[in-house]
Amino acid sequence: MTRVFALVDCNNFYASCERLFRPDLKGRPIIVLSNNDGCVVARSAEAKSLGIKMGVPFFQIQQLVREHDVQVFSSNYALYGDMSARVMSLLEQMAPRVEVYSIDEAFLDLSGVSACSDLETFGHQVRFEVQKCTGIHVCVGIAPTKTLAKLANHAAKRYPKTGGVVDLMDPARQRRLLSITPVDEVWGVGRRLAPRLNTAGIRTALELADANPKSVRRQFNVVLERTLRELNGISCLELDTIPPSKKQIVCSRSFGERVTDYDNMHAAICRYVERACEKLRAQRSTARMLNVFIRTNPFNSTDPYYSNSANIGIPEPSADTRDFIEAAVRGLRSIWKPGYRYMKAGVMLSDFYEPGTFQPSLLEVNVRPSSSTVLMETLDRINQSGLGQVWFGGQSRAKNWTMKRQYLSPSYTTRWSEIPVVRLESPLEWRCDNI
DNA sequence: TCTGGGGTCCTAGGACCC
DNA sequence: TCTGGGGTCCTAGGACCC
Repeated sequence: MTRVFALVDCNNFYASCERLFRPDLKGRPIIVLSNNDGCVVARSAEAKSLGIKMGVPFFQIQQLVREHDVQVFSSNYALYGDMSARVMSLLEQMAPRVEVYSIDEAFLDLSGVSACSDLETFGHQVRFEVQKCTGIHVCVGIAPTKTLAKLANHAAKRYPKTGGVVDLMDPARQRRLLSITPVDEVWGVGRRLAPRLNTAGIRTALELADANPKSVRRQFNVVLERTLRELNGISCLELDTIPPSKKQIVCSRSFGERVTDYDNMHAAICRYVERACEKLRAQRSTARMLNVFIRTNPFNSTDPYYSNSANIGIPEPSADTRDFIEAAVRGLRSIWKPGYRYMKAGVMLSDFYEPGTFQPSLLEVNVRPSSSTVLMETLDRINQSGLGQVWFGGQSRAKNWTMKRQYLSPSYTTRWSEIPVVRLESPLEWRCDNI
């Protein structure tokens, strides 16, 4: 049976989410910044055409922003996450199998679905439905492999006359598109591989597709060999409909202001441990290893650089925040050096076990009281209820380490107090305002 | 002055085992 | 003087993705 994959990708997702509730920003350039308002992570079409590049530090484009009255937003993940869930649930209604690949894109498996026999029409239906129900514009790429579906989606975005849908099931059409696609635009070819491929005389996606798979594996790696086969229409990457549980969980942040005293660092680390343990419990895992790291600014050549990390084992797999706070503090004390201006810190949990699968040694007594599970469940329930927050003492030692989010928009869809209000000014005229 | 956060997969090499 | 062959597990580092 021929495989059919569709890649549905939201256009300028974060910028579009911000504009959804601000119709007054229609046609104006919008950018969204990373945590701490550090880099540009999303741009509206208008901002792209001003030449604002993805990932550029915000401070480097201040003048451009002023000159063109670019609208700036801090990342509002509550908003983007909620809009994403709405888009994904629509896709799940339209296709039998869906892999949510990232916050703004999903692969659909359309193999053998008769309602999808006219694939291009189906693509347009998806676009129409998502736009009607959420206001978000998507593009659809359809092909016999995921890698080709990615390329089809790029083409749908790049060439307006496609109407936002490209059906790349036809091999001749595949080769035409591959021949005009630089190899570095292929999914799986990053900034390290691209120059090496160019040196080897492979400049276009078609040249990669036509290369010898064996020698590509020998000269590069097995991952690139798979990419090559995918470009030839041989599906090597399956659809993952159930997100696999994480094998490690990281929580780390850069600080809004440099951290120089121990109490602030201690508070930040405790907060990160709490977040990481919440994620751990959400996927019903337990962990046995914690890594804590601290680092100064590597870009700054005048301040002395220091970076260190510590691994601390937990005797028995646990999901109890208290165990990890204790371990993290022990680790932090062992690597903390006063006199530095710290920029970033974080914790990582690893070595996961499903509850009940860990084999303790013969002489070890199970010391974990069942009250631990109950306590953690209660904690999570309170914190998710929206009625208030409970946290551990460690993070209230100091408060001077939070993120910078100067341009944050309201949580329009997830907070009652920030819900947008529509005011009718006259029967035929309406305006959408935030409070 | 100001440069994000969170993941995955693969490979090579060392330690160790019989 | 002469010093094998085959395996596993772990870690660090490199590559990629959004």
